[in-house]
Amino acid sequence: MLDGDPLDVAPALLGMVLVHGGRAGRIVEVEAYRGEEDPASHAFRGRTPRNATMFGRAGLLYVYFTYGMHFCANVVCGPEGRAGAVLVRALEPIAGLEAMRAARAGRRRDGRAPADRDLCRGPANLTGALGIDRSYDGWDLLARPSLRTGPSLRTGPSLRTGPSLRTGQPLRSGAVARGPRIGITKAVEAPWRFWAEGSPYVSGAAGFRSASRG
DNA sequence: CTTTGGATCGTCT
DNA sequence: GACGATCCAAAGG
Repeated sequence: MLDGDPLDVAPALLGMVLVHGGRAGRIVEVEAYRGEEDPASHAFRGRTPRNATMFGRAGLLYVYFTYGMHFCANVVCGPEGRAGAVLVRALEPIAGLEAMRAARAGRRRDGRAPADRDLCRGPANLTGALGIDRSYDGWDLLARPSLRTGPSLRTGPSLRTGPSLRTGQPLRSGAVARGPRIGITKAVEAPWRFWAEGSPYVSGAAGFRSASRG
């Protein structure tokens, strides 16, 4: 399932559910990063301490820190030894909304939570809402039970709960939209971003931010 | 509504 | 020493 080309895995992740800390969201927007073949990928120049998780087995969580203050979460794709990952860019919140609001509110100047539609809209916003940070880099999203050892690569084993991925209602292929990735400066033309057509929880121009409907 | 600039620091050159 | 797989708020139309 996840053990394939990120370009194939990305649309298949739409509709799956990311769970952590009593909070959960349905994946509605993703981007594929194809490792050493992809100039926009962290792994384009080969393995480094930061991107080591991208070379791990399919189903691991790759979390990186950026812009001095944000974390972004990726699902690693197989095969092991080959870098590849799918960046999760937006979720439709489905559980633990109150905890999400509190987490998001704490990081804003006015201390107020954003609208529910914006809770998990954007790659750094969704990690903030769910409470996912770099201490979960290398975590196994598929292992059961939810209590397990990890993360393995950076901080050493510890016993605690962590993020997991659950199957959800898959999207009809006709309901999947596709276009260029966001926020990159290399390979800007590759249409490797996928999202749930019409979803108000999607970031970027395809979202309904401007067309603000109730 | 759109545009612009500041925040803030790990990572790689 | 430069630059992000970003977000937010203030300023401008």
